[in-house]
Amino acid sequence: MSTIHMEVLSPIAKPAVTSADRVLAQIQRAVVEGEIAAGSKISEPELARKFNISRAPLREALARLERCHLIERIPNAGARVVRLSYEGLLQLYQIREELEGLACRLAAEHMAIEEIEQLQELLDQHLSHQRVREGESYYQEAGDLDFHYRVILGSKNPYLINMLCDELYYLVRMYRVQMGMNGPRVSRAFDEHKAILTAIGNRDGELADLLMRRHISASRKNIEIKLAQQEK
Amino acid sequence: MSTIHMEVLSPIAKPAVTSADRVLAQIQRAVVEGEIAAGSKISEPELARKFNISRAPLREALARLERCHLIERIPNAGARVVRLSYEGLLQLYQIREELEGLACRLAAEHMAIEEIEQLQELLDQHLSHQRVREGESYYQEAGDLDFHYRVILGSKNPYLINMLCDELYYLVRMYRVQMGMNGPRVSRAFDEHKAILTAIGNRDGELADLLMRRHISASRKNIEIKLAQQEK
DNA sequence: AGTATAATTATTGTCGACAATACTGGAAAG
DNA sequence: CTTTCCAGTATTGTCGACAATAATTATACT
Repeated sequence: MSTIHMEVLSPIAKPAVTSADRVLAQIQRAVVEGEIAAGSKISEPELARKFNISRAPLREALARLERCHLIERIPNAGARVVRLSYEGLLQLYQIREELEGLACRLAAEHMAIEEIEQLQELLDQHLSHQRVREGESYYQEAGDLDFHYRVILGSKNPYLINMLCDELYYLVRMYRVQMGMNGPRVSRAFDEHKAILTAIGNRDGELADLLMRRHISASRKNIEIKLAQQEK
Repeated sequence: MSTIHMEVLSPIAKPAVTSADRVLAQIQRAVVEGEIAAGSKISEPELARKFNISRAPLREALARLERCHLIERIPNAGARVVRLSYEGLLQLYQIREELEGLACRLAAEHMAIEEIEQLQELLDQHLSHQRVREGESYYQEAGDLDFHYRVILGSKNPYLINMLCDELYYLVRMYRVQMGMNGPRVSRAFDEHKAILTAIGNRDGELADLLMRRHISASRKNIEIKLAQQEK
């Protein structure tokens, strides 16, 4: 339950040894959840006071926030939380489609049998959760992320893992939380996840790749519809 | 001549307004060219003295070097220049294949006619250079990068542009320079570039995508061969 | 009154010093 | 002689203050 929660919020366990790490995690959460509004300016002195640290570790944290596209910095002018748009979300999903397709193919090649079995257990577990708590979107959301994270980690490609988990997924979560991107697809997602996992289990990288692309593509097309609605 | 040089070293013009920017560019070059050896430790006080700046902007620069995978930092322990390996290069090219394929498809959709014409001129120009200075690998190298950069920029997807140009390509260049990845393919590359550009000009995104993937895949297979040779 | 310019204020970028942590060498114990 | 522990050294993380740049307000001029 809360294990799922924590795991999803930080897929790769980083012990947060430095104070910049701690503050980073807090600001990251605040930005993703919309506590610090999208598009709002970030004041270094203000945040430094708020978290009881100096500006040095804060700036370190801001640098990493920029890295995962949560804020934008302009030299000598300051940092702003990114603005969300259907266009931006679409551009994000275009990349996800390619990279997660690749990740899935590599996962089919490189995942250990134990990892696959654990992922299978996780899906069963999520399914029961979903049955019991029908309509509660948080578990579905967390479950979806958890599945994707594990597949990505299964690729064993460190660049790919870094790009997806550390650079893109915080923004994906920000979009989901703030634009309510948990549409009618959630029920279908489980079946698609199962199919993908089966392909991985069969070591059929090509099929796993295709299914993952289709899985993400379906979400992307939802976004395109909303974008079209907005433009007219 | 030197215009090509500069353009390739920094595809997106960033005016380097702050001292961290200047130092970043210098260290980036030094690492890519191997002036600071791969795998060597980075001493903050030493580099700070060397460039006549304080440690604050230096650390800012180091953070960005980590972002483009040129150095690795361990909390409380320090930073090291990355080590190069055929395995790492392969993982890099797996990602390039997907992302640049996508970029190429998007470029076919979004590039302005003027941009396509300019790119055509660039290819012609490079071809004549190649004929005159046969065997001089620098122009070929620069020309190749220049082509890829322009296609990526043509995608008009800011996340994609950032990931490829700012996060991956410095490392790609580092591999090319230090492992001499300018094999017998250089002569073929021009023809492949021309074919890709033709597809873009015809607004045939699907074909452009395929050709770009094949273009990069060919390089990747060269690496796989070297990796296999090394392992036996 | 509106606009352009100048002074003021606030914010960011940079610096030097201190605290906390990790590395190094040597002494003591097995 | 090897291993473990400890002290000393060096490096990284953090802090508060200063300098440089940008934003804001006030002022003067058309």
